[in-house]
Amino acid sequence: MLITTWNVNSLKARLERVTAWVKENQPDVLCMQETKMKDEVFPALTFAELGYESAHFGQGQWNGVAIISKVGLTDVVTNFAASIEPDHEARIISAKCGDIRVVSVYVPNGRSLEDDHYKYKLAWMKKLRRHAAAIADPSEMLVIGGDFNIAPTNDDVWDVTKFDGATHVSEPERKAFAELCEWGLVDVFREMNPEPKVFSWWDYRNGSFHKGEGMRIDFLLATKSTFARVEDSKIDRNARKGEKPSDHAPVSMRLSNGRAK
DNA sequence: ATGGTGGCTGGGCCA
Repeated sequence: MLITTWNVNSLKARLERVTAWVKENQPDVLCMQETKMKDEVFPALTFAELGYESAHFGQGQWNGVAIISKVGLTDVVTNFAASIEPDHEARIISAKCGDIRVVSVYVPNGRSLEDDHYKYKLAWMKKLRRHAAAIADPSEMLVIGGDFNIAPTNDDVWDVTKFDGATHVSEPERKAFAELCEWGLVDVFREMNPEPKVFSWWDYRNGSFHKGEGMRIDFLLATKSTFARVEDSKIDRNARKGEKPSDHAPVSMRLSNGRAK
């Protein structure tokens, strides 16, 4: 079973690249972020023709998250769980795909340490932990895939000195990320791949991709019972090459077939 | 170079 998360940076602009990648890689579940479209124009039929059910939570020109699945898609929750104050933006959607609960998240960017958006980001991370607790127990099968806009360690940034006083690497953000993980989640790619300076995002500007100037800010966070089934985890940097790429690469994990339950 | 690129749009914001 292959599960992937990918910030597509506009599904309208990226539809050809996304469908080509899906055909080639055949993920069982794909979490998408930044679809940047309303629900009415989400290309559910295009994915259905490829064998996928889909669920989308969009708002229009910004944000927007989706899950597509070949292994079933039920129990869809748009926004945070009902017990949590809802977000005013379309940044989180959850569903049950096969025997795994899947969450697709687009964590707020934060903009700058002084910006209200940064406070919003930190509060959002706390709500995400509550959301996880609301929909699953840490002993259950759960994966949160998405663009977290946080680089957990300096190994996840090409040059941390370039980020002095910037978002994505600040201590409060890293603490919020660590606290989410402490609920009972592991950063699957990092657990499987200890080497530093492997990235999932590169700025479009300055030839950053060519120069290897990126960050690892997209994650699949899995509960221990889910991680126990992980065979490998990869970032497909080839998807960042060529015509009209997203600025993010897909992050995947392959699971062994589930135990009888 | 206080810039750059790309996607929303239809001027300027957001990332």
